Amino acid sequence: MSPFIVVSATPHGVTLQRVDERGATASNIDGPLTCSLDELPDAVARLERVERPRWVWSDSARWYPGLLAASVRIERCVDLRLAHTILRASELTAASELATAPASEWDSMPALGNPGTPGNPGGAGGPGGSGGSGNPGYPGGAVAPDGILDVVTHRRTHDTALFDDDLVEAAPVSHTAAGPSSGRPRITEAEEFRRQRAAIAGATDPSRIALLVAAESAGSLAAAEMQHVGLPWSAAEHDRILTDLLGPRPGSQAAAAPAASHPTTAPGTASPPAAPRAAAGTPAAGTAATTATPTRPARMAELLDRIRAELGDPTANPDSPVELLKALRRAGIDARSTRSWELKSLDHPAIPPLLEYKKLSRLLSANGWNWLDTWVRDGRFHPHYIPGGVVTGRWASEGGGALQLPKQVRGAVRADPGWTFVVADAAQLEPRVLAALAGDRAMAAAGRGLDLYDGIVASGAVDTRAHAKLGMLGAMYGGTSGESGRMLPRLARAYPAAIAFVEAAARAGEAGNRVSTRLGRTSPRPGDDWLDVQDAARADGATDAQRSRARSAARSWGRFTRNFVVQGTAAEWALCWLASLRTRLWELGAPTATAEAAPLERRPHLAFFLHDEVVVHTPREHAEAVAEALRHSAAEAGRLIFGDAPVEFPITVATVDSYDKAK
DNA sequence: CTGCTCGGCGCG
DNA sequence: AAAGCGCGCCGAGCAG
Repeated sequence: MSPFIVVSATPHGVTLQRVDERGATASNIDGPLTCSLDELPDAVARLERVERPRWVWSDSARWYPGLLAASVRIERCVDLRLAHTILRASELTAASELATAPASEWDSMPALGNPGTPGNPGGAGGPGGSGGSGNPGYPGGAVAPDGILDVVTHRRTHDTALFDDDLVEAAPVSHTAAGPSSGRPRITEAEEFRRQRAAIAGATDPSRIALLVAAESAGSLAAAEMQHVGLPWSAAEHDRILTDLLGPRPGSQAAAAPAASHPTTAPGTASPPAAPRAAAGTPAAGTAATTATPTRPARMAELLDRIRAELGDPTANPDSPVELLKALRRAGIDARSTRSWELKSLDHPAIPPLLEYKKLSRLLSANGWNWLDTWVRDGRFHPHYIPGGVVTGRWASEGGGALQLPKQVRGAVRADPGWTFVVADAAQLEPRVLAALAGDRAMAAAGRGLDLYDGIVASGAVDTRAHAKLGMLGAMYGGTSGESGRMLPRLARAYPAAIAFVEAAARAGEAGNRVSTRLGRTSPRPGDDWLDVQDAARADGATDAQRSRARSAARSWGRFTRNFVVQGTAAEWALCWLASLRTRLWELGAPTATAEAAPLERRPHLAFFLHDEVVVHTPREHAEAVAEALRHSAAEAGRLIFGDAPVEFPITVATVDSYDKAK
């Protein structure tokens, strides 16, 4: 078995210590190696080549980016921070020393803030505040003793920027007086690892939780690699899309003349060709010099004129929901809110241009030229993923809205010349996961084909695909009203096991109990507020209002736990898919006898991940092999999590040159 | 000026 | 064609 090597920072560099699978340094194991931070990439690369160890470290998000920057890729790791969170909360390891010990600094380690906002080498970060501000509670404490500060300042003078200074600040200091500042006990990496292994070994179902921890760790590597490599992004194409929909960029030479005087001025002059991104380096806010009236892109200004004309209100302001609502009311439009889907049902000539305006406004503010300037550099968008960032185990993201890329702009995601994208999507992942979780043979049978919802229709349970989808979503989310609620009884008759499964999860949540995913991620306990509300409703003399509030809160928590088991297990499937794929892609690009080993970005690699969908960027000649790898990985994920359960997890695969062509 | 909530909307 | 889950981000508007 390949060894585990614990990586830990010291005031003077890094210690690498081999340990066995129980986290112990047995007598037949060599003593620790030490090296400086600068030497770390070489040391890791060498050990990776000869031993292929599992690297045990506090946090991939802290250690791995520096290695990747030095072109060092590793195969496996244990992300102690992520594993700690899982093991501490899991019902499967509830009796372990790890879970029963008082909170340590591992419980207050924040997910790392954005390490180096993409496209801003000067530091300072992008919008939304760069995360790095103070990381209290990280092992070692926020306050570093003098010796450490020396190291830090020393490094800053000839900064190679491979590693964040936090690594050094986080060095264990427990043996050098000056204790941590958080007041929580500091547990070394080696000791934490030992406790985690013991927790897993003693778990109710060790193989499940072990798989979860392994998959979570593999995911942390994939996340760092994807951030490092980035998603190929054509600024020119993005600009084309924006100009096409909005008109020329305001403030650019092309748009300056007509837009400057007054926003209501008609665009007049024939629009010149799109302005190149001339001032790409200047901060986006630079255009804000004209603060009096916002300079809207031509197309939006036009729509604004029409909206005001139709409302008979020259001051109507669609940018402010409050003001807009008042303006609509004044014009005799009975709107309850300014939400688009509500406005859609209203019959008034001002509504169509208003809906169009809101659409464009959203595009401009969320993914317009400012976004392009901020997040895209050198033809790549570098999303910062946060593995485990969602309670259910899904990834979150920070900066640039990586997981919300609107379809409108996906055309800007373009493969390099000679390369292509292989985009894959798990088909109806969540209902399939539910079928497997519940062991619902009938639903499994309905999912035998490529489309589960069609299968449900074919079984005669409901009449249309739309109804099947609506009904299943309602069942998994806890919807009760409308079309989806009406479908539920039929689904319950056709698929009693599946529906009973989510109902049981809902009832557990309503009672304040926790639920767990297939691999053992356990939902959080309800908060004190929730418990107080329930207590109040049970007390003597509780009012109807109190009881009603408690019931409502209970149902709400039940919807959460109901969804938790499905969404969380789907996230586990996706994580296993990703992990398996990552390995297969690497092997795919492995050097032949004659070829030199290529770095990550020269091989087929993961470029984007979106809950149940992946984008692989690959040289064209490997596209077919990548598609195969995607399918094999999906099958493997199903086997890993559900064994021989007769549930299939088909994926759709498309080979395309731009992301908008998939699906 | 910063920091916060909220309405609204993008994604799965 | 809108109830029910999970997110992040934007601008407006308010409080400090």
